[in-house]
Amino acid sequence: MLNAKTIARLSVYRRLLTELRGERVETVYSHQLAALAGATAAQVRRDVMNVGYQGSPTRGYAVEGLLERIAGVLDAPEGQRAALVGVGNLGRAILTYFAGRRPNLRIAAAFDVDPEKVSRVLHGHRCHSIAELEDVVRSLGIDVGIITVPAGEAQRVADALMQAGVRGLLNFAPVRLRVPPDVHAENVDISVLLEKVAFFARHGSSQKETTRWLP
Amino acid sequence: MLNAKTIARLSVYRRLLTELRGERVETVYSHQLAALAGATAAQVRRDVMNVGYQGSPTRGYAVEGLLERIAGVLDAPEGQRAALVGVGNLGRAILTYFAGRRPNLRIAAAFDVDPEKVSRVLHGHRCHSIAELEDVVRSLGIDVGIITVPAGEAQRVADALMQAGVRGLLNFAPVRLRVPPDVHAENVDISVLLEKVAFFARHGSSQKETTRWLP
DNA sequence: TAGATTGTTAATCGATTAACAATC
DNA sequence: TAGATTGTTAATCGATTAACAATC
Repeated sequence: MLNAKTIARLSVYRRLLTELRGERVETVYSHQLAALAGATAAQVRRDVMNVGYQGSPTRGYAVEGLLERIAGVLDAPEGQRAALVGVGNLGRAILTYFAGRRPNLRIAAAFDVDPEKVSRVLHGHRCHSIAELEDVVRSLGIDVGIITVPAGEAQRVADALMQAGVRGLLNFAPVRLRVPPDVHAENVDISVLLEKVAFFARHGSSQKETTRWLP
Repeated sequence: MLNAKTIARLSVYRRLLTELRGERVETVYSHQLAALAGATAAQVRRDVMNVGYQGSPTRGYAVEGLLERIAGVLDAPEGQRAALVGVGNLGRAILTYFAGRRPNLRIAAAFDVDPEKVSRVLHGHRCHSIAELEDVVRSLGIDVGIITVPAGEAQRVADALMQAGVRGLLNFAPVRLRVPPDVHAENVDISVLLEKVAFFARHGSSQKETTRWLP
């Protein structure tokens, strides 16, 4: 079953397999991939099964074939576009990070309220005014939104994005977004994460927490 | 039991309770806090029980009292210090975000390899050279590290931090850190998160994923 | 008192882990 | 063949959910 954890692992496998391909590695065993991804061999086997790929008991999995199969699951055939709202420090960091990285899923538009930023070109994309959000998002067929605005603006931005047809939100503002059941909201709260790390730094980490890559 | 999920929820409760206190709200019911935090009432009740606080069947929980109790669990009495390594776009964003926010857990030092940045003051803190890392981290008693360096450097930076006594790592580099069992590593992989959101934007999100605030 | 909420236990659910026959 | 790995089912584990007596 392709639940959120499985999808996250597939994304990690893809990056690892791409590296292996770069090193001219042609096949990989479940336990090798598991060690690299911080998963278990059984998880890798089940994940591979879930994407409908098959390995060989003697050779394991073909790197190229598995890569293609994972891409077939993760990627939209016609490509997918994201919008980033809030070109502050974090917004710029994310724009830079994704610049020219994955042609199949790219940040196609950036928005900000600051008149200083609007109409300037940032990391290869013009920064639009929030007022243009619905028009631009609709005309580019964007269905993913990245929210890097202050907490007080996040729900309004989310509403505007959903109004324009966005069905997936990656939210870095420390608020709980209210979204309808057909919209996926992924919340990343950096201060919560830091407090968690600080707590376990003091109290000792369970073996489990330290040996896993994915939550 | 105070596992990672519970700690994350406590951190969210604390922010919400602080807001409520600012609005002069004195008591709160489990279902109210649950709705704000995106948890269930039963989770809130169990979490409160786990931090050793008690409510009243008629008045619910006292905001001030519960806040104090949560702080008693999350905060180190003598305060706690973090180091940030890698003052790129993301590093600067995080420095700005935490500047003067929580005196009990603050970023006390920043490090970078770039001679341009070293010795300059960034967001109130001098940026040190990586060469000084062990000395500075030890002398300031830092036990939390935030890693915002490129993937290729992350393990080396993690090793240096652990060597200097750090026991908790918040890692934004897309690599799996190898850490001993007594070190807590929390990994945030922004491209994995974006691919996850993009996938569910196309395939429809399960009710579960959309109604929960914490993973 | 009546009624909603708390504290806490039992039932459910889902994911992880273990196990093993089938396979190359 | 011998042996390690795959595909897949059963057992385990842990967390969430449901339930309800105790409480104010």
